[in-house]
Amino acid sequence: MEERYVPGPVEKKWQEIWRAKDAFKVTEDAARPKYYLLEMFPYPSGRIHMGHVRNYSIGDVVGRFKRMRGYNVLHPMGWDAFGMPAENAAIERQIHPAIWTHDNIANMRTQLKRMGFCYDWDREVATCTPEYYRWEQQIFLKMLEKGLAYKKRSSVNWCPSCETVLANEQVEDGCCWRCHSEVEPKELEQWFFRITAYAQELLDDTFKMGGWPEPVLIMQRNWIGRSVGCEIDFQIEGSEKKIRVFTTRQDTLFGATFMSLAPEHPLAQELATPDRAEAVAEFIARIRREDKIHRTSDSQEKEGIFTGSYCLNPVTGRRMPIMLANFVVTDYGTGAVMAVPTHDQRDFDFARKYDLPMVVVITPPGSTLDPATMKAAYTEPGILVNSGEFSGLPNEEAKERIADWLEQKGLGERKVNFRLRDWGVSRQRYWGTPIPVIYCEKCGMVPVPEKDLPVVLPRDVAFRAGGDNPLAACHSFTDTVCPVCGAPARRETDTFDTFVESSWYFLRYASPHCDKGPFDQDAVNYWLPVDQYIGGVEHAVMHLLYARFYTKVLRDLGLVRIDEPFKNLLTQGMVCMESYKCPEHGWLYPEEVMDGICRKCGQKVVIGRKEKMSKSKKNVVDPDVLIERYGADTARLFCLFAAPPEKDLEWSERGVDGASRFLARVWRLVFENLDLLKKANADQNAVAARDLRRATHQTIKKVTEDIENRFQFNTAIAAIMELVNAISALGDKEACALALAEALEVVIRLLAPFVPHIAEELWEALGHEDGVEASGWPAWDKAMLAVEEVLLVVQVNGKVRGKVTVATDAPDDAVRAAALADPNVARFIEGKTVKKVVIVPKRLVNVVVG
RNA sequence: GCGAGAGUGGCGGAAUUGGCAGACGCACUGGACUUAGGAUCCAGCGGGCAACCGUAGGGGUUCGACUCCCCUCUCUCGCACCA
Repeated sequence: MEERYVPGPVEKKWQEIWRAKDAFKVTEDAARPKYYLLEMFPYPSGRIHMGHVRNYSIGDVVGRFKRMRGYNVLHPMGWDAFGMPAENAAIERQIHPAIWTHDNIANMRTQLKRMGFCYDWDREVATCTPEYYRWEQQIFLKMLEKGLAYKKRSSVNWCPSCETVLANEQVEDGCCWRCHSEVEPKELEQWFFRITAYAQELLDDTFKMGGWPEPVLIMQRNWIGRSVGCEIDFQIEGSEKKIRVFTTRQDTLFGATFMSLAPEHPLAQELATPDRAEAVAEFIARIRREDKIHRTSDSQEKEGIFTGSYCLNPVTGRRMPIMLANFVVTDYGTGAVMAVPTHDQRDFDFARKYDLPMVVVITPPGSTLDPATMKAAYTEPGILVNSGEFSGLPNEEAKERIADWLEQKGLGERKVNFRLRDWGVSRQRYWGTPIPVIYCEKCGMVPVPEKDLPVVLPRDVAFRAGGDNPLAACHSFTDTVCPVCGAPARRETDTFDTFVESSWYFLRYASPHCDKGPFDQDAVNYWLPVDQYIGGVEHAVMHLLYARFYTKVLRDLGLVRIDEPFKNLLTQGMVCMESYKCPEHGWLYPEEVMDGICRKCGQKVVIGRKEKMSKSKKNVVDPDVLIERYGADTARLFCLFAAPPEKDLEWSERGVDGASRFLARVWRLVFENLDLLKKANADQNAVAARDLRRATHQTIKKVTEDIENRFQFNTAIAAIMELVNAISALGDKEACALALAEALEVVIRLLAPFVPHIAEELWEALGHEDGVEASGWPAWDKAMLAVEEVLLVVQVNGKVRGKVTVATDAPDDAVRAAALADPNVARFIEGKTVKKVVIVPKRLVNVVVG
């Protein structure tokens, strides 16, 4: 084994030892500081991909590092096991989703174990098991009781291909986030979670979450979208009815010259005068049909129709034509907008198109505006004009004054609106958590009593392509009795959005086998919050917002004591790779391309930009192949070294070779010097030994700080490589064998979190019995860092002209004299006056001459 | 359109507080060893003969700028008629 580094047997050996020792099993221990480390759990698609390898390698460094530093580290793994692909597999391949899922889990578990990650596998959780989802059902019942879960009929995002509802967060460019079919509107009775009740707190807390990346917090804030303004009533002419609008620009009220309603507004049809009724009905029908897909695309032309009716501006008395407009959305604010074309670009475009009146009510300071010549709405701050008693006020001040005035007169009131909508959680799918309610003809909707949980997903259902939810056709499931009156009743057949499972799994890991509730209080109180969460930035809004919401709900239910689930968040970048496309053969695997030419037809291939690995573009690397060829340690090292964690990682076969070569080099370095190391007892060459020891301790410091403070694994590894280079470069190794032994042991210990298998093997080869992890994290000796002399850069007018070595504690005068005495420096200052000499201690001297 | 981030050798990336730009690795070049090399070792490696010039481009602050400020360009991501 010694001659050559062969990773396979080494890795197998240590994985077996870890398994036999239960090396990563943890329990609560009040005596030690706890550290809860979590990586986002995978969907069991069948095979792990490079994104997983990267995500979990990053996590594993942190986990092993913290363990070596003495923390009690909870590092669990599990499966986000409900979801569509399982059901599709059932339809396409006649495999039951449960079997498909469990097979995939078994396969992926083996793959993860082959990577040597330090998980406590005893805590493994799969969300598709009744042991897991029964508690999800229980939490739901509590939410229902509190009014945090409710049912309402609403227009939902319907994916015709997946035949299910999508949350707003799951619609991308008007298309399904999974299958990319165009999403359609559909009216359905749906379950919702009242996340809006927590909008303010979810927003406020983003300002306290210092351990999260700012871009993620900003995305969440934008998604929550708080805006402050007023609701104002507009009297409809010739009617008792009023139209209520929401505006953030009440300062422009005097400039409101028409009204825009969403086509779905309840009064839309009613307001149409008889002569226009038909045209209005047609317009409403047409816009409704288009709905979200087209209406929200940026190219969409503003379009509207006059209803024939008018309302009155409450402050000016002006008759305002009431229009229906395609750009007004129904589910934000009141679905009605007061239009101020001079100070809102949408209203401006609309008014120009339909020749509607414009009045300027805000002017730029020291200037005027003319509606006839304006090219665009003026939306900057300015001074109010044509605004009665408010004319002359700066508009920000006018916002407050007009709001006060409206409230006094009873014409309107201040109002805060959020862009965030309630979370639609109903899915018309089989492979998900059944929603535990029952419908009775007499009693209506009845929650399943807690004692009857779990509502188990039935096994025997029929899957067919294009069919409805198979659950709905499964009578053994749907047919039940009412828990209240005992009459025949029907079960809810909707299941939960899979994001519900991932909204609380991090709590379940604290006590994964707890059968008294979703989790054991003491365990949760000990482990939570998660100290470090690691995952892809694609979850910046959906999962991370839902999990925050759930935590707050559970807190208010008295089940947890924390306000926020994840103290620190690291969002790692994608793994990407070039893609190749042949004009004739489409996407090609890299091996099908030679020198930019398609091997099949000899045509030139188009080399795609580096993008996320995907099967469809054939730019994928199978982790199994990587492990087989190079070993898990090399795979880990490559992922950690090639880029900092939050950046995209570009796949490079050469880079993997480099990582592999480095490990082989360390291996050789240890075995070549084994005899020397074992008998080392004194250093003859004090200077060389001292230099090596300094480098060793500097490296410990650098690597520790890079991991602990910055998560900069790439530079930490680079520092270890430098130390290895320094060791290799040693002339007479025998003359400083003690220092060499120290340096090599440090290299191995510093490498342990990154490449644990080879580190253990080398540590053992050096004669240690307890394992490298048990040796703890090395500490650096401050005294070893001290230097007697420093090399100073000497600049003349900011340009490097020389270098001088001075004593570390040399006074400024001596430094200055030494700098000026340098022959090359002297040449550049000859014949000039030295105006100033800037001395930066231990770094440089800058001589300013004129 | 709005919001955020980024732009450094042939490539991935360093430069932590404004202080030697290019650490570390890859690729490449030359050499050694060798039956052989996709192994290993040694040397070189931003541009330029040089003075010098170089961190997307232009200005500024400073003794000194990849780093701070202003403008412009390009790219990536998020939101996208939210009134």
